[in-house]
Amino acid sequence: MTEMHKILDGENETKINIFRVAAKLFAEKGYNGVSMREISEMSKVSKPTIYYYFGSKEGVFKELVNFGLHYGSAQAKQIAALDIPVKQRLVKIIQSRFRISFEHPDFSKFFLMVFVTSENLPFLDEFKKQANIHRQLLVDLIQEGVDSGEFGAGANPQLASEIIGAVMGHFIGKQLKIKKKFLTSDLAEEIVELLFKGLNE
Amino acid sequence: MTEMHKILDGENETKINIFRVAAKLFAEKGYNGVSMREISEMSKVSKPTIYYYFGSKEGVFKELVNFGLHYGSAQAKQIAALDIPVKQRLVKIIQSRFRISFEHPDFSKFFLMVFVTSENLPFLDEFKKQANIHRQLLVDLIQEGVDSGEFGAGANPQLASEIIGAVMGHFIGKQLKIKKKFLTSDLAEEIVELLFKGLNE
DNA sequence: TTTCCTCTACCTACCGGTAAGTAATCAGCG
DNA sequence: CGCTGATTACTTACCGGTAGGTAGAGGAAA
Repeated sequence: MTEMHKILDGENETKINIFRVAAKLFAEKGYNGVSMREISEMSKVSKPTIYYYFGSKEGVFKELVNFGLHYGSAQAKQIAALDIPVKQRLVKIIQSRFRISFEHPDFSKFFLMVFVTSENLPFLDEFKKQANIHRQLLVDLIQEGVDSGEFGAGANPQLASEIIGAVMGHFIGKQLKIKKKFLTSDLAEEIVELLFKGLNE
Repeated sequence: MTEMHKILDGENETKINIFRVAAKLFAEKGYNGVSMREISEMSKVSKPTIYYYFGSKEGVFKELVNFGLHYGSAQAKQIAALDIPVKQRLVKIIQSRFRISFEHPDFSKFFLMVFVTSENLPFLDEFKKQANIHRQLLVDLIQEGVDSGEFGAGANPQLASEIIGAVMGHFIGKQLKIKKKFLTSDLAEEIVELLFKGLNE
């Protein structure tokens, strides 16, 4: 049983299957690009079965979002609390994200899509709030590095965290588009290294 | 007459209006989230008028993409050819992008959406090819900086250009979501400065 | 017998796209 | 100059098809 199944445990097998299929389809074609008929055909159940479990198309989508919110934030929080240099924690957080995107490409792709198009969907306010809380985690982490003297005093935590977030998102997005694996632990280190040292060195 | 109108010159006023409305709607809701009825109502023409000018929904979208490709690449190429330090050219390219996104938010939003969306539309292969050519411009620029000794020899041009591209996209996307202007020329400098010096300083 | 799950059959609203027609402009000819 | 036939720039009315969603029946398990 995968880690993901643990979270989804207690749920009906049919429901989990619909869940996975929907994640994949939404990730590929966006919310409006996917029809309930499509989901039902690919999960080999009838349309009303999906309505029985999720209530509506929006319901399927929201449940997927909540799952991702729950699944993704736990690990980052854990790493942020470790007693190692901030820089190493940053590397670990990025590595963790890279790993998740490799182990669950469909869900990751879905979630990245939600991130990127969140303004388009009118029912994602709760998601936006959660995403901001999660972003703040990075800001606090870098602030900690500045306060402790690990980073230069001139570093702007707000700006730096946005840059790290953007870069992380970019590489995960790139990985999810191609087949060949390039998102290694080493790359995570290289990225952090480059952001620390800058292009000058 | 704006710069944009110059490019669209020779085109009928009605067509330009449909063009603008479509850009805004597509940017807000994605390709599949917008209907031809919606475009026609907002541009105050009948639906067949849109078909008269663009042939199909896909036609509207593609023409928008081609316009953006043409409009966006010209300035970057010009800047890349200037006889000033690479770092300054990078700043200028980012500033130029910031300015475009400020002057034409609807078109920029549309274009960013096309770049970033995972609503992966089956008719955008040509666009992807063009986008890659454009990406290469940044790689070459940084390579030039490494060759001339302006950047450290250890800098990885491929990685660095991806990071710069990702960060640029992130900030433009952020600006387009909020009303208050924060995408200044100074911020462009600050970003490049941070990427050069790194968090260490 | 009730509860849970899943189905077939169907709804209304809207989709992208088109057929057919028309008002206005314009070029060329007598 | 006035007439004519073509062209441009649109319109109304409609098409077949598909969207999200539902009513209600059937079957299995308890």
